[in-house]
Amino acid sequence: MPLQEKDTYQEKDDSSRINPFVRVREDHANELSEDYLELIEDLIDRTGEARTVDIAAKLGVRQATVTKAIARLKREGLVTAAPYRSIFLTNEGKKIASRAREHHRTVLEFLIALGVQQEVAEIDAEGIEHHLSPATLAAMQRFIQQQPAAA
Amino acid sequence: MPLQEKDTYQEKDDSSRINPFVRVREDHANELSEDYLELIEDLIDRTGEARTVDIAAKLGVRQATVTKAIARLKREGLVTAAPYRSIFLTNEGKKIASRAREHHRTVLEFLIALGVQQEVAEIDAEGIEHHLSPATLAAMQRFIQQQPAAA
DNA sequence: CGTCAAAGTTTGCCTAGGCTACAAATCCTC
DNA sequence: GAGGATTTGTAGCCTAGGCAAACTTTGACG
Repeated sequence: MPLQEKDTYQEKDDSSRINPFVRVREDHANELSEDYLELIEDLIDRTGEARTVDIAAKLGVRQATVTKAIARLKREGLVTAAPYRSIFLTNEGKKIASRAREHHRTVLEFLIALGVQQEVAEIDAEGIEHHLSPATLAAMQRFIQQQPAAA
Repeated sequence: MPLQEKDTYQEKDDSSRINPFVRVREDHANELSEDYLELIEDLIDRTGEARTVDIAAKLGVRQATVTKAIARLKREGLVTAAPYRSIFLTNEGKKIASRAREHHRTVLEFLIALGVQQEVAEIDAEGIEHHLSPATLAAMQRFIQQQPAAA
């Protein structure tokens, strides 16, 4: 299978569809954005607004880092924010945030159904939620459904 | 202890307990190393040696990128390599590689047992294998065991 | 041997995402 | 409404991990 044909045995063009490592790198590019958007939505829902200071505390980074990230999200059209004011999601941003949140919830419920402790599940869910194909998420949902409400 | 009574650093439960986002960032730092080591071990097992060109093809990056990464792994004491020669794992490197490989196998088997198609499972496994706590891996193994070993 | 393609390395550039230090704006409280 | 604390933003630095281009080494083979 591998390493028989000399040269590149993985084609460059569509390797993004085929090569798992390339896929992981692509996922990483979106991961941070999704985390920010999900968190912003969450803060707005729970406290009425999303502020730099709270985002920084939740993510465990400095405020300067958040400011920079928000600038990028603005550039990408995912949030709006006026200087010294709080942050809002655009429609596009809301779409991504909601999807991310749903994935997060699915993964968390799944891990708990699997028998993982709540605290651990929270942590692991954060790590893996950005790396799951629709097929795997569907399988997780099937599993949750089958489970008889905890035990 | 550079981070202390600085500004609002963390909110509720942690002081030193793990923030999921911080944890994910830490995982990312090791992720690449683990991928390299696992792959190097695999190449040695299957072809007798690990060469830059093959690593690059597998990872979907340029050889220059691999050379740079190998330099880092050398610095960290995880591989040995002489210029223009192939790459070997140190004992420390072997330990990490084997662990990574085992995690990979567990995740892959688990996803397949869950009902995810082989091809998709391969891709997703690569994405999530670096983000799983021992507890979750154990839960996955339990699940695999319980399965009627299909076929 | 000599040559030359393949493999490996070096160099220099780019972007992302951290950080600190400092400056500026906001807002609270009196 | 002024002053000081808090919050936000700016500037500059750092590291990692990509890339392309140019150079060097290796080794296959006529």
